[in-house]
Amino acid sequence: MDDELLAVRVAELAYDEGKTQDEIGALLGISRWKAGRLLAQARELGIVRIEIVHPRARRLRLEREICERFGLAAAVVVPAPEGLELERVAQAAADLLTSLRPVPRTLAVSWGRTLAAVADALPDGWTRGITVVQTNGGVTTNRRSGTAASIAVTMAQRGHGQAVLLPSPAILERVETKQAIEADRIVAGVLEQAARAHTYLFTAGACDARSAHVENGYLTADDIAELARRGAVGDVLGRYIDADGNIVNPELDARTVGIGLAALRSADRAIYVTAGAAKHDIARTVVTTGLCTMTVMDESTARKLLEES
Amino acid sequence: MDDELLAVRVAELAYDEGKTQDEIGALLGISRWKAGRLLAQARELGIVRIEIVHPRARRLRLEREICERFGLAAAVVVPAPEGLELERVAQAAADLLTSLRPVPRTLAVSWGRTLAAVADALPDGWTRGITVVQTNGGVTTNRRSGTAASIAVTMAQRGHGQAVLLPSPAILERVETKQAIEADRIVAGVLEQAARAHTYLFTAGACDARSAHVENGYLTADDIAELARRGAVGDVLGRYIDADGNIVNPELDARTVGIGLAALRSADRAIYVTAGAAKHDIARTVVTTGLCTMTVMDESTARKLLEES
DNA sequence: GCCATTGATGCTCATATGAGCAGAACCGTG
DNA sequence: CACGGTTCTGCTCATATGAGCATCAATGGC
Repeated sequence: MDDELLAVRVAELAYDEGKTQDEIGALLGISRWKAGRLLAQARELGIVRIEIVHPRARRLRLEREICERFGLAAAVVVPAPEGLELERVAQAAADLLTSLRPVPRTLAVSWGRTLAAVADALPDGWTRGITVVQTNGGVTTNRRSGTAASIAVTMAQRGHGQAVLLPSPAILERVETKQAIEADRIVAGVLEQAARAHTYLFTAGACDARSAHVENGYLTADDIAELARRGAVGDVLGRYIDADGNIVNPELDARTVGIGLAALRSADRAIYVTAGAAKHDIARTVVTTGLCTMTVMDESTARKLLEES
Repeated sequence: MDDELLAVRVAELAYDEGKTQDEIGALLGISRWKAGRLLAQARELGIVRIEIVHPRARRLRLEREICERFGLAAAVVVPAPEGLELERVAQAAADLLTSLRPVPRTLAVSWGRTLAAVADALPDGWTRGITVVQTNGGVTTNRRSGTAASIAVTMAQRGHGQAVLLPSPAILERVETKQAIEADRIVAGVLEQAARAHTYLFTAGACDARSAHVENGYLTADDIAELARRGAVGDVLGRYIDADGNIVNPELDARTVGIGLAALRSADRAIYVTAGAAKHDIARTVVTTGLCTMTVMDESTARKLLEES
């Protein structure tokens, strides 16, 4: 009987039958040390496959690699069956938020389907006395997942705290209007509070016509196509950037209400949440250009990011 | 954080990261005993799934259950992906033959696709000085897998021994011819040798028109249908039996050349090999009516046999 | 409010395990 | 056949682990 076959038998007796290496040795007529060595070999050769099967399972190895490669403080990578990426990632993000130490007192959030799911996954009482402040102009009617305001409000309610909303459109038609709005005492106050936040939680949008910007009429499909042509890979806090993290269209950017990307880059804690293959490109930009210090993503995104050297 | 989630984290650290329970305790802020207990819980709850992935893997638990339920000396149950049952079972049977103790000096074999596969899976030098003797009338032209003779010959060659073939058709048209053939000195000698064998290796055929009996013209599809109508579930050594193991058609049986089923029932070692769902019924009969002392089967057959009380 | 019951927790201790090491067996080479 | 190198084997010993037990906290009945 060759060694590999023996290793299979040892693995079966050890894992399926719960025998000790002593017993296995006696049973198979080998020394207990040989049994132990064969078992180690079986594990190395992949004969023994150990899997953690649970909706909240994580991929610690990938997390470590992502952290190292992109110099992040923390990464959460969750395995997800096709189609359930958003749900699993949102759950993981909620878990991460709940376990953040030190506990955030002010949390600045953007909006999007993903964050809506995160808000939904947060349990009541996930923290106490949180202040949730919006980072950028609100989308008032996102049919798919409620308004941007509801994200902040839900997070605040469940965290037994208050929401500070940014009463402004996401993008204005004229620069002057945008400047006027930002000069408004209320708006300026919110923006200042957002800029001072200790913890940011945000997602990014891909540069395609399914974006919430298009859906809400701030941009047209043509605008998006033009942005893409100029090299945009997606938007962060409503600001379209190219693969290197630079603003693609400064004129458009000047009409966009909300804190700038610099606030993210200098933040103590900026948590980037992403799910789904559509966002692989923008995800790469976010992690490589220092926009976040932590990330929560699905396994396929993580693998994609680690793929190239 | 609830206990189940904690158990998932513990399991990940233990199995994916190879941490000790001590380290896990420190990492998660729990005592090392709690970590150990959560790990045990994770295993019980099925959060940790351990699988032996190998073409020669076996199902020891099922083997034990089959042995106990049907009072067998040994059982080998192998997991098999759809369609590969025959291959996996044949390999396992070959492994079993090779490891039999005491080493068989005379091995009596029947024929069939399954046994052809077993012969094929035997490595050269699987034993030394074996005598392989046929138990029942030979099928001379089995298109699918070579002749019955080749099974015995292959086994004998690879076991560095000799084959003793039964030079006779499986079923004769007239009882008188059958009696005459069995009276022949050579044939009688072979049958006597077969009846004295210490170890038997056989398969059973289902009672359907794809049987080798039909393929070789010994029986017609109508004959099979009639046998089925009379309660036959399949054949063992060419003899058709009902669910209780009784000969269905004594007249046909009297025209069938080969040792009787009594030889199997009184054998020291009778190894029954079966693969595939088509043979579930006849398999049940073989194991419940004492025709074998050992068996090699695929997982689905084993589960089927254990299913009903 | 009191006590019994149940379940969780942290401990002791015997046992199982893996790392490291020394000697044996095996290999091809000269 | 002798030799050096390599792999294998069985061992010692430190460490990791699980069973069993005492204690503690929570729960619920009275």
